[in-house]
Amino acid sequence: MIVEVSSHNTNIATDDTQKKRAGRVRKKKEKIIFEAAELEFAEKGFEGATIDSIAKRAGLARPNVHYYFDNKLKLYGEVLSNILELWDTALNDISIDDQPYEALRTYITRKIEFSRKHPLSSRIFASEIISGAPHLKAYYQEAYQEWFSRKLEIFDSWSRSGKIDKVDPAHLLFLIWSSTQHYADFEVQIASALGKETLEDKDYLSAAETLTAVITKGIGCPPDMGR
Amino acid sequence: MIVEVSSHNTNIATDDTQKKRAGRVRKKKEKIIFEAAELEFAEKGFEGATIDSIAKRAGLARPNVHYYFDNKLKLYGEVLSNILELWDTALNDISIDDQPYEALRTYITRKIEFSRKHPLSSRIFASEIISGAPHLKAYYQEAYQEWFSRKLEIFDSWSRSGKIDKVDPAHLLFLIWSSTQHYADFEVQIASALGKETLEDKDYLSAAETLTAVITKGIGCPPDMGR
DNA sequence: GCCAAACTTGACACAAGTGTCAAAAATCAA
DNA sequence: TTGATTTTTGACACTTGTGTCAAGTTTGGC
Repeated sequence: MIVEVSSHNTNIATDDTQKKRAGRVRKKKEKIIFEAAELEFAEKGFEGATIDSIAKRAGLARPNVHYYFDNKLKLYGEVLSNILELWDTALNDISIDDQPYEALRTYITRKIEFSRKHPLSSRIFASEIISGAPHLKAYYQEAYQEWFSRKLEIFDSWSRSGKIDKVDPAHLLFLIWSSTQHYADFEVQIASALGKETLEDKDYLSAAETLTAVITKGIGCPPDMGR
Repeated sequence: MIVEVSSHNTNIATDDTQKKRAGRVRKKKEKIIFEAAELEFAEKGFEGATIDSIAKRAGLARPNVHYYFDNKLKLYGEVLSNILELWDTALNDISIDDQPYEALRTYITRKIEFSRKHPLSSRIFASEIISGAPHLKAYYQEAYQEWFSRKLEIFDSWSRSGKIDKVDPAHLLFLIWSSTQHYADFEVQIASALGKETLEDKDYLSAAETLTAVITKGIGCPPDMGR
C-alpha cells in the first residue's frame, strides 16, 4: 500500500510500460486533473477524496480520469512526489558558510513565500503527516532524515563557533519549520483571526519580518550584530 | 451541514429529546465509541472516517454505534466540541498583569503538555482547519475571534509598556501557537527526525525549554531581565 | 425470579464509490 | 480525405458504506 515516492521525476507519467508518449491533449488534461486532485486531496485528505469528485472538479467524466491516472493511489502518489520535488527546488538551501542572520532571513522568507504560492501542496503534505504518513514511510526513512541532519550540522557549527546561542538545534529547526508552515496549513484560522476572508501579500510579508526578527534575536544573531 | 458546536456542554449526549438518561452501560459504551472515533477521525479525517471502522475499533457491531450516536456528523460534532472544551479548560490563561516571561513560559509549557496528552484532539482539530473548517464556521466567527483579540490586547499592552519589544502581536501569537501545536500534529515527522518511533517525556520538556528560551529572548523578555 | 427498560445485532434497502470495457468521437499525420 | 491513434463516455459488475428495523439478549430495580 505504500507509495514509492521518488522525489525527482521530471515527467509526470512514470510508467512507460504501456503509456503513450505525451501529446498536447494528454499534457493539458493531465494538468487539469492533477490540479483538481490537489484541490480535492487538500480538502478531503487521501481517504476522503473520491475520483468522482476529482472528475467533476476537472469537468470530465470519471472514466476519463482513470484513463490518465490508473487509480486514486497512483494519482495521489504523483501529487505527493510533486510536492517533495517542489520543496527541494524552492528551498535550496542554507549553507554552512553563511552568516546566520542572512541565511535565516532568506530561508524564512522563502518558506513563507512557498506557503503562499503552494498552499494546497503544503496542506496535502500536512494531512499526510497528521494521519501518520502511511504513504510516505519510504521517504521518511531516507531523504528526510538526511535533509534534517544536514541542517542540524549547520546549526551545530554556528552554535559551536559562537555565531548563535547554544540552543537545541533540532527544536530550533522545528520552530522555524512549523511557524512558516503554519501560514499555509492554518490559513483559514489565521484569516479569521485577522478578520479577513483571505490573506494578502502584506500579511505574508509582515509574517516573514516578525518571524525573522523574533527567531534571529532569540538565538542571538540579530541583524545589528554585525560580524 | 455546519455543526452547531457548543464549546461548553458537560454531558456528552446533547439532545435529550428521546435520549435515555445515562446509565452505567451507556456511559461506558459512549466513552469507548468516542475514543474509537477520535482515533478514526485523527487518522482519516471527517470525510475518510467510516462508522464501520469506528465500530470495529470499538469492538461493537455497527448498529450499536448508531444507537449511541445517531450518525457520523453528530459523533464528529461531539468530538469537535470536546476538543474546544478541553482547550478552554486546559489553557486558562494569560492575564494582562502577568510578567511576560513567566506568563509565556507557563503558556508554552502547558500548550506542549497539551500536545503530548491530547495528540488526537489536536490532530482532529488541525485536519478540520486544513480542510477549510467546514464544520467550525460558527465557532470561528465568534468565540475564536474574541479569544484572539483578548490575547492581542495583552501583547499590545506589554509592548506599549516596554515589557517586550515592539513586535507584531498577531504574528507573535501565531508563532507561539504553531510551534507548540506542531508537536502534536507532526509527531510522526518529529519522531522520524529524532530517529525514534515515538516521542518521550524529555523530548517535550526540551521542546518547551527551547521554545520558551528562543521566543522570550526574541521579544526582549528573557528570564534574567529580572524586576 | 419477574419484567420493563436498556442494549445488541443480523438483515435489509439504498446510496455512493471503484475500475473496466466496448463503442463512439475527436485528433492529426500522411 | 482517410484511417490509425488517441481520447471520451455510457453502461456494467462489484464493493463499501449508510441508516433503519424488528427481533433478540441483557440488566437492574422490585
